[in-house]
Amino acid sequence: MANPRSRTRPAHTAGVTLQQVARQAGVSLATASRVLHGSGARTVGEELRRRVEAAAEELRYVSNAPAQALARATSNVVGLIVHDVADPYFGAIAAGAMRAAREQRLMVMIAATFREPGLELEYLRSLRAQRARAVILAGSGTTDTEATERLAEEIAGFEADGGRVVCIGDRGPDLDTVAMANRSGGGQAVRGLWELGHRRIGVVAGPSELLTVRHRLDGARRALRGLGAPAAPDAVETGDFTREGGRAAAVRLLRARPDLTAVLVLNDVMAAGALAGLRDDLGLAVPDRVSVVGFDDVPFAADLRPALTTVRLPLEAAGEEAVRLLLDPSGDEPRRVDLPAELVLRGSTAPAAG
Amino acid sequence: MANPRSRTRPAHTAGVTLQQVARQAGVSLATASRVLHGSGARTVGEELRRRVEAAAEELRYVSNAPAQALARATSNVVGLIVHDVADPYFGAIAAGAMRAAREQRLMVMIAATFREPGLELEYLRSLRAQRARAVILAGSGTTDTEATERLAEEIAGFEADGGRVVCIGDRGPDLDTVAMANRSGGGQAVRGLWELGHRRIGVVAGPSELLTVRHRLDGARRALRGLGAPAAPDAVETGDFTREGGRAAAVRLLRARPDLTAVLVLNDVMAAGALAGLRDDLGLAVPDRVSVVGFDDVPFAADLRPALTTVRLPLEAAGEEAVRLLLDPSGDEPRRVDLPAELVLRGSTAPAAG
DNA sequence: AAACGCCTGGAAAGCGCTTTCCATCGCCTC
DNA sequence: GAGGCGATGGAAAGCGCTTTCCAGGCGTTT
Repeated sequence: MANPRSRTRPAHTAGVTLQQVARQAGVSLATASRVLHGSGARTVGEELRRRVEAAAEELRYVSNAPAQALARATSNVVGLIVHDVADPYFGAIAAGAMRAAREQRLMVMIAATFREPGLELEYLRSLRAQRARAVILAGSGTTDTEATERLAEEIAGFEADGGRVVCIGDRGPDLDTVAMANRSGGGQAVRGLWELGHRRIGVVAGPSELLTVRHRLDGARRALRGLGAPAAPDAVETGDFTREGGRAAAVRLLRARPDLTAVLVLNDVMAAGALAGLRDDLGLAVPDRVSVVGFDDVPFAADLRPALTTVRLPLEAAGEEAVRLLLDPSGDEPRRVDLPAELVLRGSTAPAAG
Repeated sequence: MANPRSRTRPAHTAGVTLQQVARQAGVSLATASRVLHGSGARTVGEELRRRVEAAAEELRYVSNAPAQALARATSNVVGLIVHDVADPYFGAIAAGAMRAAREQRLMVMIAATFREPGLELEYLRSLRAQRARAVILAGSGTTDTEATERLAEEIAGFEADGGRVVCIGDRGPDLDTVAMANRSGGGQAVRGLWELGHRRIGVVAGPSELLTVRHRLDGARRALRGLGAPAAPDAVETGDFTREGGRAAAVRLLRARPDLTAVLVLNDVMAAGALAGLRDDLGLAVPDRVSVVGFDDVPFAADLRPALTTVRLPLEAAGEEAVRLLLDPSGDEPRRVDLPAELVLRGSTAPAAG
């Protein structure tokens, strides 16, 4: 029964249709539709309802989502665009988003740009073609104004088509956004180090065109200035948003500025690399010789040795909030959710020597 | 121009259709379709082709994928079902799959079961409703025969509808599968420890109903027997496939069997927990007092301290191969790709004392 | 008892696209 | 110069579903 004759059978041979279910139940197509996918706006008599359900069960009917999407002009698919699924930062956001999606019975279509800027645009367009009901832009915005503009255009098009867009992290004032406290986090990290007695604090940053990096750095600098840090030239090194990028940048930083007693790394993955670089390449003890603070508090941060002091961001919550925002039938006002950052002290920081 | 009047505008107001493009270009719908989405089977004259393209550009036409899916009875969507996107194991697989998907211009719809067994079935069904062209089952199979059977039924249905299914890890002999060398890996880990002089080797395993766990454990046991390990009762503790699960199980194991000099943890995430448990809860030095070997070689394994000796699995490659298999127009023969495991020695293992 | 409204069920018009037929047309072959 | 053929464009029939109308059948209301 229901024997799959051949694995290569042409696709169009397949699939039980609602029409068949209706026929088998002896009712009209309309009635079958109302029973099986009805929005509750119309009731169907007990007897017919039973018959339709029995027929569907017997024929092993599976509804055809594309057809429904076409007829209804709306789908239950949401898109999620990230830089890299393997990065724990995005993994956590995705996990939150998917948990919320499940509650709302949404399917999520995920796209990874692998940090290629052009791909974000391309995927947004594909998602638009898929008639996704909404999309979440989880990656950071950039300072590249041309790219930003083209993206804004595509977003406008998407919304004109009836879709919704929410950004995780600021991208523009008229977009729904879930913002994490990057500035505040940068500030907290600096103040935490300051309280431990550190006065010469360096920063390992990610690519400077990323808004996220900008904001974190900005928060750190502002705090430094506010505290009246010695007016030395900024000690900032930039690297890729990867472990190796962090390692190389940290090594460069401490070679150039051996006087530093602490470094703030603007991303945990980079911080893992920094820890390795300081230890293995430079032979500098953490935290005795130099304290290290990371950013994000990804799951493995606590397992590094020394355990990483870091700025915790509610990543999963951000993913969940984003989905919530998508469904929320907003008026014309763009929505905004602000999520806090919190410094978590662990073993990679210690009072400044002396 | 293309002014999004209101963010809440009903969806059906929206969208430029092919029909409109055709009209604007002064050609028939058929011609427009052939120009814009043609499979190359038919050629369209230079002049008309130009006009259609210009019209599409001018009207900012975006094709409607659900409508195409309906008309063509096939889509460019593939499903990917994982246990947990935030787990680096699945993160790596997903990254590989998405990279391959991008090359093939496929969109991937991802579903996370959060390790709830029933959800796998449910999502497979949803993916079937979406008329996904194929799905990748990335999570481990289980020994629960009833669940397995119901899944097999759903898979058969999916294939009868013209879809393809690829499993990562064995699920059944008649399914396309990408298999990683779990047994061999378990064996290699044990032999590695043996060569270091360890004779009393314990195992921290994940949930025993998971096939992956079974295979890894099986490989380890077989190696142990082959090497003529002392016929003591097996020292195996089981825990959740999480950091905390690994921590608790490792603590239990070493409390019950303080004579062990080495433990193989069947998953890196659990191994991170085990390292913490041995150090913080039991005060046992790794690797001096007890050596630890993990499994998977997820990215952070090398950053743990001591760096984790582990069995490396080509996770990304598995994801890529899975997608490749999906597209490969197989005959009726189920395909199979075998991927090797390799023991990577790092700091968490040392020669047995004495 | 006539008129009204409500509740159910069905017919049928799409939703946006692909693809199969036809119809042309210019060109080549014998 | 008639018959054929390949290349090109269009008409129209769906793909599987939702939803708007309509048509009856009842129970109420005056």
